[in-house]
Amino acid sequence: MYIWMIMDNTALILTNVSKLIELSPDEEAYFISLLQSKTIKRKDFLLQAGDVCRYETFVCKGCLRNYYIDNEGVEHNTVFAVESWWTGDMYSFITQTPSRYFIEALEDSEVVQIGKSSLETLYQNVPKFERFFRLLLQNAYVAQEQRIVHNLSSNAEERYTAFLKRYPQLGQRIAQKHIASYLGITPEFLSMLRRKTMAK
Amino acid sequence: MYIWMIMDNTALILTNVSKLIELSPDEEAYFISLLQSKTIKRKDFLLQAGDVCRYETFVCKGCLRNYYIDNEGVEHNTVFAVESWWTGDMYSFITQTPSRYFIEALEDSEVVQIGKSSLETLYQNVPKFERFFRLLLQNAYVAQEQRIVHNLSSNAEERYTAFLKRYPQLGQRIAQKHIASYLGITPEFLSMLRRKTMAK
DNA sequence: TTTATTTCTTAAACTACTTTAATTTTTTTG
DNA sequence: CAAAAAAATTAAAGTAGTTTAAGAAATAAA
Repeated sequence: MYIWMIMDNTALILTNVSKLIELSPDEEAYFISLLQSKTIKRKDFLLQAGDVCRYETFVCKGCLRNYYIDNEGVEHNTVFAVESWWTGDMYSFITQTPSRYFIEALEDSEVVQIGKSSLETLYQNVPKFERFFRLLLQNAYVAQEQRIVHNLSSNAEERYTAFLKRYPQLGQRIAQKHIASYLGITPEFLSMLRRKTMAK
Repeated sequence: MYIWMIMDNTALILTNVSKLIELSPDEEAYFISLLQSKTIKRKDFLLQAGDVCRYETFVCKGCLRNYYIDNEGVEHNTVFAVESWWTGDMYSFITQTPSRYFIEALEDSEVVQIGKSSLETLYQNVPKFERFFRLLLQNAYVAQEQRIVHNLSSNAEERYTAFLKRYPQLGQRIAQKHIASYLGITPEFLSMLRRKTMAK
């Protein structure tokens, strides 16, 4: 049973990687050998502000949120991650400096992780992975850019609709207060928007 | 005279590059040989939506803005670039797909550019430049992340103050309507904020 | 240097969103 | 399964930011 779960998770990450680069069976095996599995219970943290982000993390099962706490002590969700998404604090990971973010499991979750030094080794032995992680960074960059752009030109209702359209899975799965925080509005206002759009 | 201008601009870009990677005189010369100089008059475009971004561009003199036009036909400034800053549409450049952005000179400007294929050649001959451009991407990513985070937790006045603090040069140099667009507010409201903060 | 054009300012009326607070519903825990 | 805790809803009053419109100031063009 335990073995089966591990198999599942590695199959999942290999499928994900193979969307961007092609690997031989040997390379796959080598990559897998560098990964560490981890389970995180709901409300536990994968990362806390002040800690250095030591892993890039692939979510096999569950759901997590990245957030930071502003000067007034208010939490702001920056991004969510569910099955087959990567998470972490890329800047903290790359520079190995303390993060300003928290990553909290919203559900009991299973992840696989690759540490900084394992990744460096991987780059040297299978240079294709340089490309893979550069592509991850590029994709993250473009997603951020689109978010900034969309935030500049849309009101809360449009942003909520776009969120549901882009992440249909998340609408049902994540507490509304977390979605509101991600959208930059209050839960009360989101509730009102929902009632309004339901009526239509 | 012409020669002198070229010398100036290449010295500027080499200083910039050497902040992130160290180059031998030979490597410097080779890098310079791949660059193309260009002058752009005020109100002219370095890039237009629909075009593929064929160059990474380093600004030697002048000032440019990146913007996009939303569905209602409204322009939104996404970023500015002045002396020693890089500009372009990174995603369009990397994927060689059409851009959704315009890059317009706000002043008569001088830039140096490196084309996609020259950059690939450069990567092969001087791999250090892979690192350089990865760092550029990372820095751009982090800047975007901070902007998203800041936008979530600050009102217009705080965003304006932070903008002036972070880019003191730009406050005087760029039309207020462009700063307002970057901040996501109307020029009228920015004008009101300025009067309010001047009074203090 | 004058004219034309663009940008900035001001102010009043308006709208999107927040705040506060009370109530209901859902989820979690013992 | 009951009690406790957390999340969602509703509504009223308040505030941050927009819209519209007109005049003043600055900049560009002739």
